[in-house]
Amino acid sequence: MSERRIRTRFAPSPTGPLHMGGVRTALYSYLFAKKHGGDFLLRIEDTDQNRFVPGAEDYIIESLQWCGIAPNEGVGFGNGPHAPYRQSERKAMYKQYADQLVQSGHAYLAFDTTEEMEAIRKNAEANKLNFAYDGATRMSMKNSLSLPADEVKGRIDAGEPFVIRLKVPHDETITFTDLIRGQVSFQSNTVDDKVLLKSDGMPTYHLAHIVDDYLMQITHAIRGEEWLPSAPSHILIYRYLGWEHAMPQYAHLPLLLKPDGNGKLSKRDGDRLGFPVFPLDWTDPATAEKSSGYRERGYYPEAFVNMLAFLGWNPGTEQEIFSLEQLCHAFSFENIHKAGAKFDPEKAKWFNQEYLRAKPATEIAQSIKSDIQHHFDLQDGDTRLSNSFLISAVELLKPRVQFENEMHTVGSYLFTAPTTFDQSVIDKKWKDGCKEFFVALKNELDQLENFSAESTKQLFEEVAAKNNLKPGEVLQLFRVLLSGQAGGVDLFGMIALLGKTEVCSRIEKALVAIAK
RNA sequence: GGCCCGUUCGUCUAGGGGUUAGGACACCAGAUUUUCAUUCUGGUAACAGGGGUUCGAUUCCCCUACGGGCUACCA
Repeated sequence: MSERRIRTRFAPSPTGPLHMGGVRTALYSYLFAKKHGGDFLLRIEDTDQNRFVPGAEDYIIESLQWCGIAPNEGVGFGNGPHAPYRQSERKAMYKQYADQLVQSGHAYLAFDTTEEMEAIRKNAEANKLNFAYDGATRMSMKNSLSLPADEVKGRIDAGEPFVIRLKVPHDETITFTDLIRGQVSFQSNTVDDKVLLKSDGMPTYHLAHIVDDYLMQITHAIRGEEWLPSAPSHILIYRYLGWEHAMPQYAHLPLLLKPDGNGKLSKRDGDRLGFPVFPLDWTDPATAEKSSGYRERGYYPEAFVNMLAFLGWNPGTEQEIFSLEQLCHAFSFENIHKAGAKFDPEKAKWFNQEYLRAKPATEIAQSIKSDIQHHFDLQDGDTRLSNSFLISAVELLKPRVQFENEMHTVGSYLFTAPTTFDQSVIDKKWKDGCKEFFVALKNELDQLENFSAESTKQLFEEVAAKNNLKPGEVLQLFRVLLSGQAGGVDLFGMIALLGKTEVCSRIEKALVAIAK
């Protein structure tokens, strides 16, 4: 057992876009497998035909790809030795195990209809009670334990639908060791008789994931904390199937919580607070409702993954920026925090900013090129699309943004002359002599041979002195004339970037526009 | 209600029987940038409460409170 090759899996159900909490689960599974040179696989748990959403499976696959945590086996990633990896295609496999449990006396057939169950639950609720199909109630229900054998046979022969339920034992303590929480115990009398096989012949999650994990030789089952209450049922199923020796070790991850208030992070919170909850954009095929994703918001996948890794885990050092490769080495279950983590969108942005800072300007220039071209409607060959122009622009803008896609808005004045001018600055700073100063400055700039940030700055100071102005008195006005805005990138860096012709032209036009 | 899990600055967290309880985000202040941003420096800010155990508990145990999850023929 200790010699087993480490194998983890991510097993989402295709019921909609993958939540970032799901991505984190996938990430941890990936990291753990890679750390130990093992396998990471993707299994699609589509046993609920009613909740199937078209496109969700592709969305999951694309999300994992974008994050750089591609499984080496599974749906969309090439068939391994355990294909198929879609549970709906494995339907025939599950029944025999359910039957085996019935045969060995650890499961039974239940004929109670959905309507009957609803009525019972409703009735219990009306009396402020909670109905559970368990050891205390099963003999008063319609099943192969409570009904005479011939009636059971009759119902089966008549083709009456039934489910198969796990027969949970009386007065046993079910204990297992969770990789994150240590030893966890449950009293079997509080565990209900879970449905293993539905009346349509499909297994429930409880049976299906166990059969598949066993068959696929999964060694570590990593999932959200919401599964902890059903873990005792799962332990029992392994035991009764005779697979306890090969049972994977379970790790129940703390949940991702809302940034404000309480509760699980949900799609609504993203809408309400203005941050993505999903890795990629998603349009609900039924309602056409759109949800935004980290990718489209402008996050680097590396930053997204790094941020996600730190939601509930830490390396035990003070380093926070980790490549995926580094995460693989550093990851361990011991460093997973037990409590749920409130998601902080501000910190998420900070991670992206760190990656932006670290990325070479040449690469960013390449990646924003088409964005710039379309946004400003530039022709091919426009100097503003040249590498040198773009790289300089990126260097000027880099400290001012958290995302590449903010550059064209934050730095719009680098690409197009302003048409409006910050009036408050003009009102505050403009005085007699300013017009003469800017006209003179323009003329001098026009004559300048070596047009650089240094030379223009020097010239600016000289002309100001000649006009009996302190540089500080006209600097911000100068900025407004050139960019329209009160603040912005390094002024003389911007001047050098724009070039003599453009700068002179902007001064002229601005003086006309502000009618001074 | 029942069951299970949890609880260190506003947030993510480190730590661990004796510490000035550390870092990051956010926030505030100062410096630098004759602007803003960046950068740098500094600062505010936390062991839920009560009982034990102990020479000593934030750290171990118990109780309470609070938070979260589950309580479907959904996963």
